[in-house]
Amino acid sequence: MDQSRTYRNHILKILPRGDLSALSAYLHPIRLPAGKVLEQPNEPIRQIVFPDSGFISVVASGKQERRIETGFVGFEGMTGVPVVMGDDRSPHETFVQVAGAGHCVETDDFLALMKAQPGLKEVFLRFALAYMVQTAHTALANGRARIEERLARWLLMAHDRMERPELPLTHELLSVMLGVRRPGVTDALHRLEGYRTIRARRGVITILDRERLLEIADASYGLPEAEYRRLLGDPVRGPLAPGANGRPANLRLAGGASEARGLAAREG
Amino acid sequence: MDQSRTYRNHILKILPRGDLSALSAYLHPIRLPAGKVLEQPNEPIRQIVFPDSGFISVVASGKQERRIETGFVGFEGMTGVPVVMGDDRSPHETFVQVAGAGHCVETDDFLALMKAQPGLKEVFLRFALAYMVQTAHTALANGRARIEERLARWLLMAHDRMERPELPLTHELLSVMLGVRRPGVTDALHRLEGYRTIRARRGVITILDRERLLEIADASYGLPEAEYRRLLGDPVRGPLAPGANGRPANLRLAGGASEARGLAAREG
DNA sequence: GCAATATTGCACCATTCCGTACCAACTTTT
DNA sequence: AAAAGTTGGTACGGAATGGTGCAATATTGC
Repeated sequence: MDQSRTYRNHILKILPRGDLSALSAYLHPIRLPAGKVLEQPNEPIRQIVFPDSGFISVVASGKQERRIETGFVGFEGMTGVPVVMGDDRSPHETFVQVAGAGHCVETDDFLALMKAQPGLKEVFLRFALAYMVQTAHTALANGRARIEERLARWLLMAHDRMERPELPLTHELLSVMLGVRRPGVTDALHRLEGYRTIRARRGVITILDRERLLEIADASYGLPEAEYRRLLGDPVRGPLAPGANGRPANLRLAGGASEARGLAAREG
Repeated sequence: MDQSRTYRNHILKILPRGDLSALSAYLHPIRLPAGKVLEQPNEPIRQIVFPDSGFISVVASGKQERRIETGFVGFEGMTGVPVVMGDDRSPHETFVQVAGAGHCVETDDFLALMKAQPGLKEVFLRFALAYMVQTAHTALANGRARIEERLARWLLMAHDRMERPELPLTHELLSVMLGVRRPGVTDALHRLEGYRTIRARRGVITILDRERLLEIADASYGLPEAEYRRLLGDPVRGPLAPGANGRPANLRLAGGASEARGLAAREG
């Protein structure tokens, strides 16, 4: 009921009232400009971030130029999973991919809170598990799907986390996330554009036909999303910032994914 | 001191004395014949397994024939990570890849124990984190490394978990784990054999030159292993079964990996 | 408006990998 | 000893991807 303490981040939303009020005393708003680095490899994680908008990539690197995305976090998730699990750092880099905003809490406060309110840790661990499933599915897609399919998956995941169908992305960026050649992305985007599923303009990709994208992404998309819902519920966006109408703006993770539905249904 | 309560599984080894004695009352020995399924996709996890020998694969599947390995567990680890994190099932399949033995505990007992002895959960969560890093690195290798490199990585991971350099593996099996064609594995194995790094005979691959394999696997191998050591210490094997001499049989995860050492050293 | 920069389009060739098929060699069963 | 099953070797064309370089176009900063 206290409007100032409702958050758009879905993890914060589903926290039990008491746990949330304990946490929210330590939460402060944070801007998430594109490119902002939230966690450096092998350096202490200073803060835990709960995005409200935009999204964040986690990237693993072998040698210098062998980077690839292994995690994808938006308003449905949080950063700092290693802290939840008892570590203070990660070998991966975490940075803002598409600008947004959110709330964050200092690591020390976060640890103290988890100790005082065990319900918090329970929810965070459930997210960590959903996140693991996502990473495992990325391993599957990287190993078995062609660029076009992986690209469709990535665009769907981005779409899930954006209010609007316009995604501010360059081919170069996508090529790093997918771990492929930049011209490979250009070609694949042209093909997707040929199918009328997207519209690509300099620096902006617009989703035109999500259903068709789901078909193209095939089994690469959906399973982690269904697992997330099973573990943490449907991530329904709250009202947009003042100025937008009051309807929820994004129900996609919740219901738009027919493929994901199918996977979820399988569980019986 | 109590010989009957020392285990070869490294997680059990590093448990604080009190936690281990609480747990060991509920641990029973389990045989792990090749092919035994320990966890079915989306079905309740009945037991948590701590292998002493052999190793276990976790496999994610998209559609039917789109399977790929996303997790690899031997004497250094445990199965049932989702249970540690508050779930009762997983979308992945878990089965014995190379036969061995270990100890297991019923899921209900396991949950009760974690509640009663919080120190247990701490250690298990640290393992879960190391396991996540492994999966993320698999995503990296799948996306960016060629078959030969990925195969070298896989053989090293298997070697780490075996007492002997002979690995009972078929090309077919490897092709499923790596998510590639079977003849692709055959070719890559021939090349590795040409470099004198392995010797392949029907159903058995023998590691001849681990150092050279490390060079071939390059940055695909080592980072998760270094993270494991940071989180859980050096997994030194205990004495072999009666009949072997008393020396530790396998120090590889601990020290043989020069590449891994390098990665570990980087952390300062 | 102009220059500098970022982004995209494209082309070339080499390599890797896939899908498939078929047979040989070995092992197990009968 | 023969049959059946498993495992491995090899070959073929075609598709996908990588590495690279460069030009064309849009955007940004001045």
